Amino acid sequence: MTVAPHPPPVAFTNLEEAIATLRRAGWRISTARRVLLEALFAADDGPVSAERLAAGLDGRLVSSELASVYRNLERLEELGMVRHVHLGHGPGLYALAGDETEYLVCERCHEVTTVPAGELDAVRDHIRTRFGYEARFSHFPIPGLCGRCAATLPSHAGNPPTA
Amino acid sequence: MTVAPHPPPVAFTNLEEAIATLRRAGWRISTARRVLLEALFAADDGPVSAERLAAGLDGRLVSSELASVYRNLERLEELGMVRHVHLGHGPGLYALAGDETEYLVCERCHEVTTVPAGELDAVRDHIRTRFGYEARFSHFPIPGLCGRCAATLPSHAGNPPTA
DNA sequence: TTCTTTGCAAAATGTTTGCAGATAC
DNA sequence: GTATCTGCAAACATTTTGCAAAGAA
Repeated sequence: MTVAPHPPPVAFTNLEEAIATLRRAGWRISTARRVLLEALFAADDGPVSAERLAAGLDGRLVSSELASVYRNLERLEELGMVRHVHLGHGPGLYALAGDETEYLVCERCHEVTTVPAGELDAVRDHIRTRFGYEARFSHFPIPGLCGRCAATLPSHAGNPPTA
Repeated sequence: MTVAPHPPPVAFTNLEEAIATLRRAGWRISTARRVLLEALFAADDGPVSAERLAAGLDGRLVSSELASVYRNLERLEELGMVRHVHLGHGPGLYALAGDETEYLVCERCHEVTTVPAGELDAVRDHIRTRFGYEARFSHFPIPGLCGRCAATLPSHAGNPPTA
C-alpha cells in the first residue's frame, strides 16, 4: 500500500474548483465522486474516517459505497487533494489537503493536541539538518504522553512539569 | 535531561532474568511464554511481527500460537518489557523494551532510518517545552521524506506517480 | 460508442475473543 | 486443587479486489 508523498498544491478552495481540477486531470465526474467531495468539504470537525464519509457524515449528506470511497480517497490522495492521518489504532482519517494541521496524541489517555501548521517548523528544521530527512507529522501523529499523564506516571525519569 | 520515554524500567538482560521478572510479577511460566521470550531475545534484526514470532522467527525456533503470542505481547507490553512500533502500514512490530531505537521512515521509498536512542532528545525537549508533551517516536515513527526523495520531489510542485 | 467508474460481494489482512481443556504452581 | 494459560475457531475491524452492469464523455 502506498503512502502519499507530500501533497502537491493542487489548488482548490471549493467544490467547483475541486471538480474542475479533477476534470483537468482527466477524471470523470460521477455522482459518487461529487458526493465524496461534498462530504470532505462539509467535514468541519477534523479528519474523518472512510466509513463516516460513506455514510454521508452520519446522514447529513447523501451516502455512498464504502469501497468506492476508499478507491476515490486513494486516488485523490495520489493527486494531492486529500491526505490521511492515523490517530491511534482506529481507522485512517481523511481530510482535504491544504489543512496541514499536525497532531500530538497521548498514548495513555488518547488526548489529541492539535498543532497548527508551522508550529513544528523548528523540529522539522532540526531533523532535516541532523538526519537529512523531511519530517511530516501529518500522516502519523507524534505519539507520547500529554503533560498530565507524564506527570502521573510511575516516575522513573525526569518527567515533564505539566508545562 | 531527557530520559527513557514510556516503558517502566523492568530490568532484564537475558532470558532467565526476564523469566524471573515475570515470576515476580505473578505470571506462570508456560512453554508458550518461554518460547515467545526466546524469540524476542533471538530477534536480532529489529522489531518483529507477531506472526513471525509465532512462526519461531521463520522456523529457526519453536513456533507457537498466534493468538497466544498476541495475548502475551500485550501483557508484556503493559509490564514494560516489550514495546511495539508501526513502521508503515503493515502489522505492528514488537521488540524487547530497553532498545529505545527510534525511526524515520520515508513515505516515498519506505527507507527506514534508524536513530539510536537519545539522538532525538533535542526534538523531544523542544516539544516538551512548547507543548507540555512527552514525545515518544518509538511507537509510531517519524514519517516524512528521506533526503533523496525530498530532493527528487519538485519541492511542492508537480505530482510524481506513487510506485 | 468507448472507456471509466460504480456497486456489490467476496477476499485479504491484522487483531481480538470465547471457551473447553491443559497445565503451572 | 485451582486459577491461569493455551489452542483452536470464530468474530472482528479495516481495507482491497474481481467483475458485471451503469454511466460519463
